[in-house]
This record gives sequence, C-alpha cells and structure tokens, in this order.
Amino acid sequence: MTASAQPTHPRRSDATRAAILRAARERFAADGYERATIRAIAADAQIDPSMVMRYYGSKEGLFAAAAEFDLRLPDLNAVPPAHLGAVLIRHFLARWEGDETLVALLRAASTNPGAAERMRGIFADQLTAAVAVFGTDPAMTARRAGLVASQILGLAFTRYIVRLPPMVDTPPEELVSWIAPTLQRYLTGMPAS
Amino acid sequence: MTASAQPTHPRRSDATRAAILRAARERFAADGYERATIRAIAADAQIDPSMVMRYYGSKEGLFAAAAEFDLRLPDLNAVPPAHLGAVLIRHFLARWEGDETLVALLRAASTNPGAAERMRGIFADQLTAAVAVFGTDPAMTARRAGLVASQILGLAFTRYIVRLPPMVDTPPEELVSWIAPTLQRYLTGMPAS
DNA sequence: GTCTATAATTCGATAGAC
DNA sequence: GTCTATCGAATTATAGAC
Repeated sequence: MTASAQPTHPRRSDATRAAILRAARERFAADGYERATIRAIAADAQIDPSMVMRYYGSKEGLFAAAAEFDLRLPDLNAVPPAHLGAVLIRHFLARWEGDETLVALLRAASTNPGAAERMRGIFADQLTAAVAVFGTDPAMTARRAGLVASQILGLAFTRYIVRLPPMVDTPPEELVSWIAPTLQRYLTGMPAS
Repeated sequence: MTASAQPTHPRRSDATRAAILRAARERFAADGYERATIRAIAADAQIDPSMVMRYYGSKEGLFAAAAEFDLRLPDLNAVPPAHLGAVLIRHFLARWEGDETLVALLRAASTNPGAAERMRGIFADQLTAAVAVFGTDPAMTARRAGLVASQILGLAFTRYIVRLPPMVDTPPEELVSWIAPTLQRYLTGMPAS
C-alpha cells in the first residue's frame, strides 16, 4: 500500500496489475459480474488469463480489487447549509462520469452478493458518516443517508444502467437543478405530516 | 389470450405453464438473469427441464413471458392535484410488495440487454403516458417521467435489491411522507433557479 | 514470471424413445 | 405430452513445463 515501506523488489510488473484492474473495471461495468469473464478481461489487458488468477486468486478476488472505491465526499460542515443538496448532487455526478468503478459496482450489486455487501458498506459508512455531522439522532441520520442514496442510485441506475432516454439526454446542470432540492430536503428537512 | 376464442382443446396442462412462470419469476427476482438456470426453475416447478424449453423455446423466451408487466397506473386526472405524489408513491410501493415480477425485471435489467429494453419500454410508455395528461410539451413530459422513474427505481433498488438497512427498516408510510413531496415536485414543479 | 494443457463443472439446447 | 440421455460450448481454476 504505502509507496516506500519495503524495497523488496525494484517494482516488477506493476504495470500489468494496473492494466488488469483497468480492463476488469471496464468489463464489470459494461457486462456485470457474471458476463464479465476472466478470459475477456485478460484479452483486453493483452495478457494470459492465468496471470489474472496468479495475481488475484479468483474472480471474486479480482472483483474485490477492482471495485475498491472511495466516494471522496467533501466535509459537509464546510458547505453553506443552503447549498448542501447542490454540492452533493454535483459531486456525485462528477464522481460517476469520471470513474467507471462505481458503475461496475452498481451493475454487479444487482446479482452478486459480495458486490451488494460492498455497496451497503460504502453507503452505510461513507455517506452516513458525512451526514452524521449534523448530529441528529443516529436512526434519523441513517434514514437521511438512505433516502439520499435512493435518489443518487436511482439517478445512476436510470442514467448509466437502464439508460432511460430522458435521463441520458438531460444535461448535468439541469439534473442538478431538479435533484438538488430533493437531497436538500432529505438532509435537512422534516417528513411531511 | 381470450378465454373462449377457440375451443381447440379442453385446456390441457395450463397449470404446468403457470407453475413454470411462477417459479421463473421467483428465480429471476432472487438471482438475476444469468444465475437463474432453467434447471433450477424446473426443479422449483417440479417438472422436467425440457418442458421449459418446449413451452417457451429458450431462456430468453421464458424471461419475456415471465417479465410481462403492467404498472396499472391510475388515471392521474382523477387524482386531487395536491395528492399526486402521495398517490403515486403509494401505488408503486403496493405494486412492488405484492408482485415480484417488477423485482425480477429490475434485477435482470442490470445485466440483460433485453430486460433493460423492456424496462425502458414500460417506463417510457406507461409512466410517460400517465404524466402526459398534464399536457406540457413532450420534452418536459418525458423529463418529468424520467425524474419520477429515477426516484421510484432508486427506492426499489436500495430497498429490494441492495437492501440498504435504513431503506429496508423504514415503514412504508414513513417512506411515503418523505418521497411524496419529491414526486410531487417532479410532476408539477419547476426546476430551481 | 509466463504460458500450455487440461481438469472439473455447469449450462442451454437437441434428439428421440415411449 | 413427458422424460432420458446427451451434445457442444463455455466457464473457473489448477498443474506443471519452460
């Protein structure tokens, strides 16, 4: 992990490992867990399929390595309270368009239990922690985070997975203007009657 | 289709066909398209796997028959305008809890192109048609329907597929009180700023 | 480190007896 | 209509030569 912990080897085929991970993310994102084969991933990375097994042990291990993900949520305390929803939705849109790892995770989570578990972990830990700074009681905090996740993941599902035409065609800034108030209310509002 | 169109046969093994469809919906909903096998579906229905092929031709044909779905949306013109969001979210929650077909379709749509196409059709045709009664221009109508779909499918994805704990634990009526205002604004509101 | 060969399963689909 | 038997293909994973 850390760059200069142990100079065991002068770095060997780290480039190969990186190429495998890149190809794996692409395939998992495009085809889902079951249809993405080790053979296809190896072909994309222009290496032998057995190398994938050697480096990552199994298909599950490869996915676990490829689906490592950090939402990189900003500190919500540093955001003007009135702009919380807009900041969040802009952050997620940028994070999604720029890194296909989250799409791979989203698609795989539908059929692979391990991927679903990781999805739960990411949103339970990272998103709930970010919401927790407002300091309401834990149950309400978890509920707010869950509601935010439902709209964020629904946006991703309709735009990147199912590709509903209106959700694909709508420009990001228009999506922001519609969805920001929703997140704002989930974060700071109260349920209606 | 119609019950008494042609008395060709005094009805043979229609019960078998129905048992197959029921088992298929369960398996597709629980495992997704790829992991749900014809053998497992046949075992659940307590019939021979070759019967599935005989009746439905292929796995794709079986899925197409099992994933037939009607949202049964109410006429939104008959709903008090202020209650549109609440009526819609209650309708979807009831539709989802009572029929696993939509869960099967949702899970399969992540990895199977045909299922995704069917999902697009259902929401583009049925939901857009229901929203169209308000008679704004077609582009805006499609956009409103897409936004509604994003929140509805996000709720289903987090509650029934990924099973985020706060979304599973929250009682339906509390979900309604949070989500109804969101749908209300997507249907009748204007984008912020 | 890299590759060939193959083991061990599993699946969708077909052929054909009864 | 129903079932047995099986084909052919594809997959993950392993063993071992070089």
